[in-house]
Amino acid sequence: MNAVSILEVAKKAGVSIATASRVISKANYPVSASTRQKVMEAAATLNYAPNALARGMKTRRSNLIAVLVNDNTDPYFAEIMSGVEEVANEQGYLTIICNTNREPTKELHYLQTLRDYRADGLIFAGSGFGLPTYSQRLEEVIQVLREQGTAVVTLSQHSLQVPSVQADNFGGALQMTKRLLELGHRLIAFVTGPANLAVANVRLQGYMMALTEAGIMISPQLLLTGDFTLKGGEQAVQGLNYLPSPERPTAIFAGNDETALGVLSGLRRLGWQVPADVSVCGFGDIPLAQVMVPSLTTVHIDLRDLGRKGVFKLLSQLGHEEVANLEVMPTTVIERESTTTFSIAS
Amino acid sequence: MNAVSILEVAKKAGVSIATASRVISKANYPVSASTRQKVMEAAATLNYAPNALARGMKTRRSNLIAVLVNDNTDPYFAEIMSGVEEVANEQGYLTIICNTNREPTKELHYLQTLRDYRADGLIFAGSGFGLPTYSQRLEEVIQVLREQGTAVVTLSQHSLQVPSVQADNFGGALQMTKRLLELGHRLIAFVTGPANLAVANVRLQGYMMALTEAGIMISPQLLLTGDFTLKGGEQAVQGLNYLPSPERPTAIFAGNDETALGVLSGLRRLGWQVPADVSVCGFGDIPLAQVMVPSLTTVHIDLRDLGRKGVFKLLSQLGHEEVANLEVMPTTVIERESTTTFSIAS
DNA sequence: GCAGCTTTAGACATCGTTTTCTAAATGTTG
DNA sequence: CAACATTTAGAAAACGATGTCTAAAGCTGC
Repeated sequence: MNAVSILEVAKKAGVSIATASRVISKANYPVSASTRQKVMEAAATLNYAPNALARGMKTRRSNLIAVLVNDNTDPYFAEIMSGVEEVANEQGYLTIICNTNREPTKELHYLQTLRDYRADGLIFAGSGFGLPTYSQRLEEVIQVLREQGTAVVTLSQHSLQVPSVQADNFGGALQMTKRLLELGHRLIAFVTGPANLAVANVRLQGYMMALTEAGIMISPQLLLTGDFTLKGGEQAVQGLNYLPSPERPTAIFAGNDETALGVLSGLRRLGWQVPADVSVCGFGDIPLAQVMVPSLTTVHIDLRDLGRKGVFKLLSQLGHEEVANLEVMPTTVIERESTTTFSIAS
Repeated sequence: MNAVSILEVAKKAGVSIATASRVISKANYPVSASTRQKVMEAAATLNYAPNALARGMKTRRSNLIAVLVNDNTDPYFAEIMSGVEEVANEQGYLTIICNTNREPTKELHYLQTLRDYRADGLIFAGSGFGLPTYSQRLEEVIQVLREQGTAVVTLSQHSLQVPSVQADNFGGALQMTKRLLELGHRLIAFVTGPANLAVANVRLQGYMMALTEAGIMISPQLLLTGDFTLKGGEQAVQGLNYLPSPERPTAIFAGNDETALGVLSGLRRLGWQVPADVSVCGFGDIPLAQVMVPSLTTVHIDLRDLGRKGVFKLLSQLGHEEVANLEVMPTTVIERESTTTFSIAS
């Protein structure tokens, strides 16, 4: 039942535990080729597995990193996680998944546990909850963690003052909206996300900026409330039927892809054809976007790469390198079947 | 930079580290109310966080559990993972995610690392790769892990001889096929999964059993090869156009939901109407299934619950309880818009 | 008032590593 | 060949907890 320890390896090899440790841990310390060989063989025949807990205790490095997401089931986060896991694995780290479910208490509890485990790094994939009373508490805990030597990175707009790598949400929304304008659309609706979600608002900002730059008034009745879910998208468009025809949007820009899918399904129930009657686009470019019928025009974010970059930023911090406070990842507009030109004639 | 240890807490409280440990670890050992109070206060003012690595080393329990999946991005696994994370968190465990990407070497490497960390439990969410040379190697490693005290559970058909909780894939496929027969279909195609994937084959068995029970010959040209991906589903149906009309299937049963989505999109490109020209159904009931247009008839598996049950089974093993070798979770046919009756008249 | 319990606290060994410090063996130089 | 570097190996002290074993009090009861 009990695993073999380095002591037994040392005995079998006829050396001290010090030298055994030196060859096992690949320490930068000279060991003659012959003794090294003996230790390796002993370890192999005993099927030795070094105790990572003991090692971590001594080296003050757990080689554990955690990724905090709202919900690992959300393709957005799933994609990021897979990038995180990929490079964590390459670099010899284990990835711990923490679903916060948007519950401050669950998040705080996880942070406490991660502190107990002396996690080397934390990645906040989702944005904060925005509750001021809570975010102060969060701020404190993070402060303590960082003093303890834990590296922290956010992958989205966040109240935390820590290094961050973020997709260019503003720029993406700006570009997409400009493109819709180019296509001739003037009545462009936007489906928002949860009011307290920073990303959602930044995208909204980009949309509004494009309109103002083009000298177009932002019509409140074209600001549809969504919540970044499928259901939310479906419901958001239900009201459009009640608008008099000339006021109806000719394009709908959904704050994220899930919402866009909901919008598509909602419109179909309304009997509106996409893109014939109305163009639809999203934000995120989840894998499904390109296989939908019609396939979805959207803003592409390389989420896996975002996850990867996040881990690299963590590792840089752990290596005591100087690290840029904010790194922006470009986003690109991908045009598919769900959008088309609009001209008054049509 | 260095975290405070229990020694400093003990000093501050004016007690020995033994008593400090006893109140911190909530050990079952009498400590007077007044000293307990002193220790709690000292811990609070010092903002003490017990070192889980040190604790784990002593107690021989890491409170880490790992879930091994092919790809956390796959909604099937994502759902299971979320169930795992949920109860792991409730029960005071941290969840480590391991994407194997169907690479034996990556899986083996993870198992080695998990052994190093003295993980308390492992959950195999996906099925094995079926390579005999590899599965023997796997068998050995698992054997060692279990002897070491690590609990192991599989959530699918697997070559490993360990406790398992599984969805009733056979029964689900059987029921679904029977239902299609009830609806009047006689030419029912089945889109397979990867040949070496056990679940895929079990579902195929269920389909074939239903047909043989009904006295219907299984036509090889209605066995379409897929690979459990969207693209695979799209491609699988391309050949159907070349079949003479009377031999064309009136229903297509896809081995999983992703494939079904691919099938839907493939059929649309072919110009076939669903369900008017052909009924389509899947297996799994991923969240998307009900918002598709048409919404997808499928076999529902409560994957989150599968994950939850998996963890409970792990914990039972860790508590040295007797554990059933195989626990089967029922599946249910959910009828939505993508299937309808068929009669020769139509 | 004393033998014998029960309750509570402390000293110390221990878990399995890494790492510093010391020392032996070997190699180099004049 | 003496004197001194350079390699290589070992002894022992951490790291931060838990848990056993021992002992000091505080209570019984006779």
